Amino acid sequence: MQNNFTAIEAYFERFIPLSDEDRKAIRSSFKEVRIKKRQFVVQPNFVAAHRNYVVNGAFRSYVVADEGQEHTIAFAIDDWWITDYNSYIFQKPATMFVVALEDSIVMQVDFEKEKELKALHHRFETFFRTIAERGLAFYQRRLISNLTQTAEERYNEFEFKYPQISQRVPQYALASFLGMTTEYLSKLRNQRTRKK
Amino acid sequence: MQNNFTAIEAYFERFIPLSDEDRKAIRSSFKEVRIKKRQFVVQPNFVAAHRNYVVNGAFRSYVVADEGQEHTIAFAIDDWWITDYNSYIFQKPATMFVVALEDSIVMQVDFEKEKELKALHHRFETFFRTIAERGLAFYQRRLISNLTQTAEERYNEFEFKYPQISQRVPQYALASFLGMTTEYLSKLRNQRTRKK
DNA sequence: AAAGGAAGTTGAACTAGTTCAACTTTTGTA
DNA sequence: TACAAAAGTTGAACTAGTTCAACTTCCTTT
Repeated sequence: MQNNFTAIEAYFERFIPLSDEDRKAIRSSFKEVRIKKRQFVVQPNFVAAHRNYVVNGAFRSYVVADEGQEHTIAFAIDDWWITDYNSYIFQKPATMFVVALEDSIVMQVDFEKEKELKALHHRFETFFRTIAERGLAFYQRRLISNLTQTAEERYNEFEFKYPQISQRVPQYALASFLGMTTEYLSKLRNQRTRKK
Repeated sequence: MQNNFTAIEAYFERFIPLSDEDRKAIRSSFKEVRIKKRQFVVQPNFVAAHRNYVVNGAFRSYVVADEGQEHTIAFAIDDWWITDYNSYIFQKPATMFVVALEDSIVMQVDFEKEKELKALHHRFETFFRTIAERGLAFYQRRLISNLTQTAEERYNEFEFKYPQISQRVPQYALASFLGMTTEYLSKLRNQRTRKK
């Protein structure tokens, strides 16, 4: 309702000013959807239909490797975006699952509506350019920490940077996000609490 | 000269149409620069001044970890872009080196000129949005292969996808791009040639 | 054309992180 | 409120990939 559009409009306003007309365009492009825990918003082999802004709740995206292990690619909690970008941007079948970890409220825009927004006004193009650039920088940093750090360092960094997320997501999801097994993360955690 | 602007204009035209006026804007925003082998275009602690389009030649970007090991983040050969995006986009000090692996010709745009281009015309904003989105999708795929594959699988995939690059870059750079030691890559290579 | 350094190779010893298996705790649902 | 399933823990055996060291080959520079 009103409230949830306020949240996404505030998000847009971090990067671009919004006229009344712009707000109207946003309200007609995005729709509010309630997603139950364990419900999927993206599934492999289907084109990712939406870009999802999480008003509140929590999601994770993951891929399933040949031998069946899950690898978490991203988390998204309040005020973050999530989708399978490779699928959404190119409108090709997804390779990821995106699932709700809690009952959540998201604002969804689909590819066509987004395209219309971008075409409608230079400012909207600027907005999507900005979030894409920030996403790119984010993934580049993430790759660096995967290449340069040990499992323990990655865990410590994550705890330090995202304490809210660390509390809120299941441990198996966090382990696979950090590129280690659940068993190993469990050992790291318990080593550490003992040291204190 | 003429030729090198033709290359970058052709690149723009993959994504947006260009008017004569647009071409003029590109010509006044980008400058052609010759970079000698081993010369740096980005260095840690300095803000990455440019986004570089490689007309011909080869570059790599890398970070140096605490213990001094180098980790290659990206390669760029003919018709690719390279910079430290986190530094360039946010105009913050770089953490990466970007160095020429061969004598190269690049077209450089700086942050302010790029900003003017984006402001000048909706189409330019669309262009930069498009390449940022593609970069994002690219890094997301790269992260997936780092999380899900073994060293050997990453090597095989790289050889298959980028045979030109594999031939052209030194082995220590490739090894660190793929997240393994030079020694291990050497062993993988020689195991394989023996099998044939 | 020679020399010195950088890049690549090989093998042996090692280790960070995995796998497997058995167990305990927590969570969801009837 | 109870019980089955999912999540997390712990230890022991293992392995993919690293480290170290000694050697060879290939480039640069003079």
